[in-house]
Amino acid sequence: MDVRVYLSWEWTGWTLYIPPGGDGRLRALPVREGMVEMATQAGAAAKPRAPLSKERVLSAAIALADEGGVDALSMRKIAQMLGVVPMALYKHVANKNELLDGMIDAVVGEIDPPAGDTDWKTAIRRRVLSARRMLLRHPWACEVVESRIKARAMPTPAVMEYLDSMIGIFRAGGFSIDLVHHAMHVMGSRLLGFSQELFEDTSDREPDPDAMAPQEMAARYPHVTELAMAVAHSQESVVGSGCDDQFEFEFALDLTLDGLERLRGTT
Amino acid sequence: MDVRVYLSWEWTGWTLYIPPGGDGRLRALPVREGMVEMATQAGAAAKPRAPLSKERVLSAAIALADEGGVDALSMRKIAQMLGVVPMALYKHVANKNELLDGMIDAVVGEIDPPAGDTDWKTAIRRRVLSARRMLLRHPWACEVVESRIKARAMPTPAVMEYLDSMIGIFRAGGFSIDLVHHAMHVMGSRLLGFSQELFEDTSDREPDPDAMAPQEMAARYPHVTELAMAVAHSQESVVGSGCDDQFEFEFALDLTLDGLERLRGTT
DNA sequence: ACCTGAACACCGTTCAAGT
DNA sequence: ACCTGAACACCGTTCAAGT
Repeated sequence: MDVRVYLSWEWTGWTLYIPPGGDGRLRALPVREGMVEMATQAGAAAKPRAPLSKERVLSAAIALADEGGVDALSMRKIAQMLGVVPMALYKHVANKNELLDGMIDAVVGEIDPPAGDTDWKTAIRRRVLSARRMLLRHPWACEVVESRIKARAMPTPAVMEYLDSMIGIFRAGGFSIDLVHHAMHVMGSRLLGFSQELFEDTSDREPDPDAMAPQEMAARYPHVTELAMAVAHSQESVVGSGCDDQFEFEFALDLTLDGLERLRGTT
Repeated sequence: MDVRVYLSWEWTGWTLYIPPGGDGRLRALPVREGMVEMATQAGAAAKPRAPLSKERVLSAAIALADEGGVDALSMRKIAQMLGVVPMALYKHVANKNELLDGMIDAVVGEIDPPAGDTDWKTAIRRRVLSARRMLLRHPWACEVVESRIKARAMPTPAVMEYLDSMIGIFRAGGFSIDLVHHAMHVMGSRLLGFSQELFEDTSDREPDPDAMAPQEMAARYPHVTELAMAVAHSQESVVGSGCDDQFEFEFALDLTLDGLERLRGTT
């Protein structure tokens, strides 16, 4: 059998053909939706695939990163998740960096819009805490944003919009343009809810077989040990152990905002 | 020629042999220093190779990262730099993570020791500014430390020592253990000189062909534009453009230290 | 006992060929 | 015009074989 039927997509939206060395079945290639196999015998149903789009690619990527972190994210795995060949993704994102930028844009877009009817301090505080809630949903976002900044990439539109409205809140609150500039530097990535820890909580981890013995720990790092014991003790009444990240974040945020308020008064 | 001479390393420190299909030259394998080729004819000098060590591996890795960033760092490139096969590195570091930890340890060790004869605020301030100078020499250190924290790795000994002495300075300055705990969270990775920017200076970059037109920029992001113009203007008298990173870092550091000092007074 | 080449299981991306 | 398989140039690491 050597029949081939080509119909131009411009007229029909489909290309129909019978592959040369195949099983002789008629296949149809819709213009926008990838290949669909159609049975030539009557009654056999077509099994169409959801069309790929930038949104589908991004949400698959975000789901993958939410689950396994940014290390588990690869073009090949995203493609596999979508039941598609890796190269198909490159129709919708130019490369992996553009994919990362798209992911950042999507999650920064989840941050609540600014509340219009409060003072600057409350407005900033609420917004930053909303950003932090977003970041807890998407723990990978922190390092992705940082890596993109380090690569000296232009901030994505959603980040630009976020920063613009934050600057606007400071300005409306009576901050001089110079002080707003300093304020943005002081708040830094905390604006996006980053908590910038130097320690991670280790209490929920498997006991490390070659970890240091407690008495050696106390001898080498007496002040760290004192602090760790105090934190552990103060948390004994509360459920779990380790310190309250949310409290520490708000403590640092408020210390910063209070400092800025004081500066505004004297400038 | 089918002569092979094997001498046990336990007695001589060397293994001598003539490879079967080779040029017939006698070779010597020293126990600790890798293979050295020795000429059999008199007068020809041996050409020994500097023995590999953890220090040599680490300094090659640091040099590579200083030059091309952490993305340019790979086990294979380090090996190439040292004139060695990649697998030879695994004698001195168990894997890449241990290599990264070793690199962190080495550069954190470059931070000046604490000054003993000043008040807590000056001592912390000097030390943090020394950490920042280290970080400017090794810009990759920031992201490597962060990635290791995110991987929930135990801080390396040099980092532990650094944190311990910082806590000690606060304690000696009259801070309660609880307030020290909060202070460490407030200062976060700024303790290591991280500046935590959300913007990178873009003034020295090639003009992006598909960048936004200035008027569109001003329309979409009015507050960002106002701030950018103000910064550019205030810097016109000074050499170069963009803002003074060092000033902004110290501004944020001092605002934080002042806030902590005030809290110490009332707690 | 030490060292190392080849191999394995990945990765992002290019490119020519298929339809 | 769209899609895709094979290939390229990497990567960290395992492992059996060489000496």
